[in-house]
Amino acid sequence: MPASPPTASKSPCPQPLLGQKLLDWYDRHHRDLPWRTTPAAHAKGERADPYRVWLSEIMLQQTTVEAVKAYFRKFTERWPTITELSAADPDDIMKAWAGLGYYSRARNLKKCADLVVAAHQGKFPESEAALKALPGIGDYTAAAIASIAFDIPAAVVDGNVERVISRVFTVETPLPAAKPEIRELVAATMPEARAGDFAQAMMDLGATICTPKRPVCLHCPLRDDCLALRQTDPERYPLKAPKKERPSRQGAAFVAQRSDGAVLLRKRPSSGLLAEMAEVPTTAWTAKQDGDTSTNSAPFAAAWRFSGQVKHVFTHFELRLDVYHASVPDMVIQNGWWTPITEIHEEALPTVMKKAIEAAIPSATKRSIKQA
DNA sequence: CAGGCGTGGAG
DNA sequence: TCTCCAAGCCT
Repeated sequence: MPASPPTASKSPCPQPLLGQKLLDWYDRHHRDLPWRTTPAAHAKGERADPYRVWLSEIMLQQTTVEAVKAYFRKFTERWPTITELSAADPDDIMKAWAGLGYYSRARNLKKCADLVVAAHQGKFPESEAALKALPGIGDYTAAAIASIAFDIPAAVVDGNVERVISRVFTVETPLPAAKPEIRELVAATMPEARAGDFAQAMMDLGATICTPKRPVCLHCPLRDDCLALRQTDPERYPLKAPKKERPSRQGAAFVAQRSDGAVLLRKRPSSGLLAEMAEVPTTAWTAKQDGDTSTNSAPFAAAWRFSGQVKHVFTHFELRLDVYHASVPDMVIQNGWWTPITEIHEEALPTVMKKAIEAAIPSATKRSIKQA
């Protein structure tokens, strides 16, 4: 009699059994999230609203579930359908997105909504390829919408899936080079039915059990199949290419305040960092270049007084801003506008700018103080 | 295809 | 304080 099946060899043909185990786990342990419909509802033939799936997936790109929840509620209450979103003022969309980061997502959101309304009669196209052709929708998001909204079998690969798969199959190739290999393994693991539930099950498993640090392998539905666990060190996976160090930049920000308290703002250029967002005047710092930290580059001469220093970390560099404040007379400003201090929180201000204003005018950006 | 592109929370 | 990172996309 031949010996039992080969042990820890890396199977070139993963068992679809894994997929079923994962679905069984998902039926009992899925997270309830505002943009989701339940497995039970799917079993009755109900699907999630593609608009809500799309909106949530865009917001969730490189962003935590907790951070997204409030924004998702705000957007769906204000713009319940893609038609209404398409009809919105782009500046209102930027204001509503302010604080969530990666602002090209918000600009593409509007472009995508316009395209779906104009070219697709307000309905999202029901294929991966057609979805991927839309602005802001890449490999991951196209597969996610296709599977979750339309139940199309698509290999959904995000950071969670990369982690789960690389552990279960001990993928030794470092990311991002391992992506194609991981995609193949996902495709081979996918069950034939319940594409959307499977995708969300993989992501839930990665988010709650197969976490980056201290995974809870004892509760994992795949613990008997996981090669990394068998090797005793799941945290070793996924292997990643070494990261580069983050450079440091500096500049100055100028908070000008009129006698009635209004603050001078202007709009950033339409491309590059924080494109089309609002800002207080600053020196010309960029991701690659420092700006002046003195008052030499102030927007106009005034009694600028140093308010303090603000530190902010972007993905690819960190910024230290010297913040100056001045009380100034009424004046007309080109390329800018005055915003009452009580309405400052409604502007499309990125977090770094809120920090700068806060340094110059304590409590200015705190919504709760405004009626005082 | 490597680099540009935000933010806030966890450890 | 510092490091890592969370459901990536675009050029």
